[in-house]
Amino acid sequence: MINISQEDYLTTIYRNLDDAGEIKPNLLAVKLEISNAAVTDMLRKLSRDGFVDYQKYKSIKLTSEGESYAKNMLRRHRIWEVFLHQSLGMPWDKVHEEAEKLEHSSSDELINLLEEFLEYPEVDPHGYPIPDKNGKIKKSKSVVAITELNENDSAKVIRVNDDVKNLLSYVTKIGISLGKEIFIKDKLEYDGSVLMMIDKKEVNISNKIASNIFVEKI
Amino acid sequence: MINISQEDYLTTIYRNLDDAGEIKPNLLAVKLEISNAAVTDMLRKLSRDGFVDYQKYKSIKLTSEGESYAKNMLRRHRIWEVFLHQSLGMPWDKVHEEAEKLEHSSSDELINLLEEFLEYPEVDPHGYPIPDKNGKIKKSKSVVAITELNENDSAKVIRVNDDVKNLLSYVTKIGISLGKEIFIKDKLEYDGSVLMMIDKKEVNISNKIASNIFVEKI
DNA sequence: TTATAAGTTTAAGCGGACTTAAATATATAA
DNA sequence: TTATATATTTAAGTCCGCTTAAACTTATAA
Repeated sequence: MINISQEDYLTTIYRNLDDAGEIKPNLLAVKLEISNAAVTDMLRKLSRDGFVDYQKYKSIKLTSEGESYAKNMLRRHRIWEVFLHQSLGMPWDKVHEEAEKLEHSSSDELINLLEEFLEYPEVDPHGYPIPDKNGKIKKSKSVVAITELNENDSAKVIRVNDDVKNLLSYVTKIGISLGKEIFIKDKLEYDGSVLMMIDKKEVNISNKIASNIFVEKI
Repeated sequence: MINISQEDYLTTIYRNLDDAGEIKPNLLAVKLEISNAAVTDMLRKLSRDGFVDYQKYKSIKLTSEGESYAKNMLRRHRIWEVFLHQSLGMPWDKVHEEAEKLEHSSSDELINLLEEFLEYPEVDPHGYPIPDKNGKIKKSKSVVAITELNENDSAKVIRVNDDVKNLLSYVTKIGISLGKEIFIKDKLEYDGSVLMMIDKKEVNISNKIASNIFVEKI
């Protein structure tokens, strides 16, 4: 039987897979804020139990079982987030933390009832799609990070990464929320930062932040 | 900082205090389904941290800090139960188990929001009162166990112990739910069992079960 | 009152998830 | 290509909540 710690490993792996569907142990250790040695340890167990493909000194992949498990955790997480935000009125920059605890403490039956209660929401409060019971994730509109936009582009905010510490509260401060329209005034070559208009105000955001906000071109 | 295991000790202590407000280590071990040795171990830690009064070979008491903590856990537990039953339609004999996990995974802020969402319920789905933010428990009607009733008494079911394994599903099977009226036909001296009418059907329940169903005389 | 049963504590040990330090492998840059 | 930096693994050890077995204390019943 899998435990909370292992569930955290699986979701963290899934959330941070690269384009090839892999992740290096060191990145995992950084994200989980534990030592590399602890990661090595746990990877052996997760591998033994069939959740990850792991070979010494190689990048890690999830097995299909591992991927299903991770997607189900994501499902739990996002459904809780919708409930906390939509039903209880908890601000969108607080729900992630709370959902991270709840996701480990709820049966699939509970999550299914909750999903029904919420009338089958399609996205969480940060714009991320909610996997269905079978792990299927509805293909969403084609979104790009703000960093991909060009001067004079207009776009609508569709998604903001909720897995980066303090990003949401910062982003809220500068006036960004889901659905908001932005207009790119300038991209600064030397540091990749972006100058844009939000609500008729000029705002400059760093490349790092821009890369975590996803929009749909208008 | 207190952890899940310690929270379980505190709530289990609180739930099983005797009339003198005490509990013996052995009963704790039985309820938690662990060894007496483990209990001794943990009691030293809880005592060191100021949650229980503990002296070797003596019964245990909660300190006021321990009692507050336990009551807050009870509050969390019961509010979750109301949500699960009332909002999600989960049967009353399933909510306890689910709430036992959730109670460890929710901040006070979440619980307060949930309480507001549920419009300040006074009792959980089994009839137990919900402590308020300050740990205050509203004095409820004077209830007695069915074992206290006499022949020819009529009574209304107010509360059923949810902390006894399988009791609720059994009780449901024989037609008992909150608010239901019962009539005592006979009390059998030799085993303390009770013969009563529920919905015009005759039902005999053991003394053990009768002692866990609480009613208000009519 | 004393023998016996029941409850409690102590001691030794285990598995899990972590740590640091050292050894080893891989990646990167001169 | 080789030196060096970085990533990974191994080894040894810690802490926590548990276990069993044995020692000891308290309760109960003859």
